[in-house]
Amino acid sequence: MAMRAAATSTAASFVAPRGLRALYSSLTSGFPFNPPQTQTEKPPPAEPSTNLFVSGLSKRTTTEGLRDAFAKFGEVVHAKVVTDRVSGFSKGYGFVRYATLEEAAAGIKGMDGQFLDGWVILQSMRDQDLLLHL
DNA sequence: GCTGAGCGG
Repeated sequence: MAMRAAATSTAASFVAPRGLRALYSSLTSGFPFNPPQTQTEKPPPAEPSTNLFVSGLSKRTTTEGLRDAFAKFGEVVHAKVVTDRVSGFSKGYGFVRYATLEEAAAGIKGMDGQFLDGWVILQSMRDQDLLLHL
């Protein structure tokens, strides 16, 4: 009879029916549609980056040309004209990464709207908003 | 490698 006693004691734990559990949680947390997102702190929704998206490039502009043009405003850590992997031709945009945010901001201010290989190059609004006011 | 908005590796 010791075995019977053990069996009954382990089976003693009981779970409430799903319907009751759902009702309980809706009573304790307000409603099934949990609204309470009490997050009053949201200072950096999008973090500024030293990496700039550069569009409007001439399809003849190369990674070197891009780096040269942007190097006047700071230390260019990484520059790349995006090319199609199969054809190898420029897609007309690229990326420039500076060492610091200050240089990145200077790079935007210095290069936005400037000509490079006959094309007016433009920075993304995202990057400008994030960098030009810091 | 023309094309002309877009966010690669």
